Amino acid sequence: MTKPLHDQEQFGLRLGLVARLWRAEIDRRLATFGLTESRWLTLLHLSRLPQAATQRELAEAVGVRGPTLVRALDRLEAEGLIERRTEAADRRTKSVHLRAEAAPVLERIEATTAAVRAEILSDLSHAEVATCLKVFEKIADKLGGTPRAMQPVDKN
Amino acid sequence: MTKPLHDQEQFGLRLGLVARLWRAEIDRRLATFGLTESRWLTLLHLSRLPQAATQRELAEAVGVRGPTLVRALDRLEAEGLIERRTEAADRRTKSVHLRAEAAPVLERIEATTAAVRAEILSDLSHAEVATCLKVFEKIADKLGGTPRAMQPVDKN
DNA sequence: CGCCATTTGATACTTAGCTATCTATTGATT
DNA sequence: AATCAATAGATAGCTAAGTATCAAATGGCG
Repeated sequence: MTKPLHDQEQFGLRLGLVARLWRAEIDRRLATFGLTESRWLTLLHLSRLPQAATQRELAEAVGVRGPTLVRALDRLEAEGLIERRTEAADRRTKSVHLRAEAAPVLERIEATTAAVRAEILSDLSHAEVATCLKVFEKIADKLGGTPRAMQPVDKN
Repeated sequence: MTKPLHDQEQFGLRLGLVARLWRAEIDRRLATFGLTESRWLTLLHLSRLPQAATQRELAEAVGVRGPTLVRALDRLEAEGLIERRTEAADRRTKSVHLRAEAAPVLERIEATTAAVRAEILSDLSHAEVATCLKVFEKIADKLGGTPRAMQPVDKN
């Protein structure tokens, strides 16, 4: 063996590696704020969603499955940053709300993610960024992972 | 709030999502072969490296830290697909070797990763793929994740 | 009305990544 | 030669993803 990987062959590998590096960089910077790990992602998406979003909607926006979100919310609720409310209309659902305490944390998250983005993307042309985003979109479509705009996905 | 995410803002989020989808797709297809989770990545890299690669070299190639590789190798060794040998030259190092049993497994891994790649990249132009790869490279450089060429990292 | 499929969120368990730390070995410096 | 810093791999403990499963609530249909 030992044949060198040709370009396309590296695509998946590189994609995974770069994604891990990116996330690790943000985590590293936010870790100094007590804001450990990826709860920042949940908060960020929550702040973008219309108020009274349900857990289901939030999970879909973040791009994770139910149980993953449940645990993130457990932590955020314990830290007093969010609260879950049972709505009278449908007692199965719980709407998730940012508490006032989350505001400064969110500011910090926005500043940090923006800073990382600015630093990393500064080397790239607008065209390069646009191409990558288009490619991400196409791949996500193909793999059934389009987070917004629920098309009826026929799985099988 | 509720302002829509503008393009660049989505970059990091999309990157993470697409990477997870890609990996999940391969995992899903390989899971039916008893070959669970990401041990396939380790095997694949091992097959590309010169014989008698050490764990350190393998970890670097795969893009993970030592402990992560240790566990993957533990599983692969228990399954009889690889073996670790202590070399006489330096008794700290262990060279990792593919066993004969790994050959059909590797074939399956190569076929599956190639199939996923072909399906997903079929929609993309050669130029798009090339641009993405170039971007991945630049980002990895910036984040210090260049797999080879260990720079001294000053942590603090 | 009463039963059953669907939906929502929660729980248990598994895998995989990380950092921090440990042990054994090596090799340089005194 | 003895000591001490550096290196290779292993271990422990954390966080976060996933699937499978459960319980409660809802809503349609006989």
